[in-house]
Amino acid sequence: MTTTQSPVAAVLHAASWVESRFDARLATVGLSLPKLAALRVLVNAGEALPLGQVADRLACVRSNVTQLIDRLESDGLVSRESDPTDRRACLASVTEAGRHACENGMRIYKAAEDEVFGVLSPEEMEHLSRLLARLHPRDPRCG
Amino acid sequence: MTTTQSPVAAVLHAASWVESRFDARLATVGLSLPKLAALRVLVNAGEALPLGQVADRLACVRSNVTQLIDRLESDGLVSRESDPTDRRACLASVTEAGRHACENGMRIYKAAEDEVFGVLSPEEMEHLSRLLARLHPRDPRCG
DNA sequence: GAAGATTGAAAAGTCAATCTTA
DNA sequence: TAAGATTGACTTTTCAATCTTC
Repeated sequence: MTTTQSPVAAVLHAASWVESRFDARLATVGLSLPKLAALRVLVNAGEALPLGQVADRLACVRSNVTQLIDRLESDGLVSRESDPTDRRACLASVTEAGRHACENGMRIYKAAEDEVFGVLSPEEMEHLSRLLARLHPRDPRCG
Repeated sequence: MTTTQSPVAAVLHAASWVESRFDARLATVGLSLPKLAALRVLVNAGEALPLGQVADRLACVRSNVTQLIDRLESDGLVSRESDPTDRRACLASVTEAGRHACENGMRIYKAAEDEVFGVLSPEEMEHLSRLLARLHPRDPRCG
């Protein structure tokens, strides 16, 4: 007995399922995976970052970050500050509400991880991650 | 030695890589994965289909198909016909250009599959598909 | 009323062009 | 001229509301 679906469909369907489960849970506190990822970058940095830095760490394009930070700013989770050392740049800074949202978000994230990946043993999860990692070139940000 | 990335990131990054590779190749003939998927549905059906049918077979929402067919129609690959049996409905019909685009697209698709999944043996690919399938409920369309 | 399709608004991403500053 | 950020246009997706027809 073999798998009917193509490996492409397997990867794409799994990802869209994972994304939808995480986003559905995060939506209950007004977050999404991209918003949480951006908040994590800023909280982990421990200081306000220029948007270009955020784009690099999220591995996405600058214009995307501009709009993501726009949305986080209207949510009151991030604020833009002017960079005293470079008048072209602006710094994204997490607000107190943003820090709380990030903590809540991470709790929900871990619960979702248990829900979605709980069906696999740690060994299977490890194996899965290794197989997936071989599909694409190594991300220079992680190692 | 263990994997540094979370399984969530592993799945999401792999999918976004796969998607970008396929889309980059398909873009050379003016296609994308969603466009090719819609063309395949219509070609495989062997007849014009109401948009709701297309939405069901693509496992997406109706409004999405409306716009996807809009884009395919401006590309000249699909045309809307009126349904003689139901004046609410409209039928999506592949044009001759659409049929050719679908053939070209499928050749490119298979080449991309070789490129992206060629790094895995058939057994590894099978194993990967099985692990991924266990993450989400079985799709009723496929079985 | 329920079913087909569409429309409008939104999130998320890309690219190309622009504007300001370095 | 380069670099930082933004803007505008586009694709893909969703949801809620609407309109026509069954």
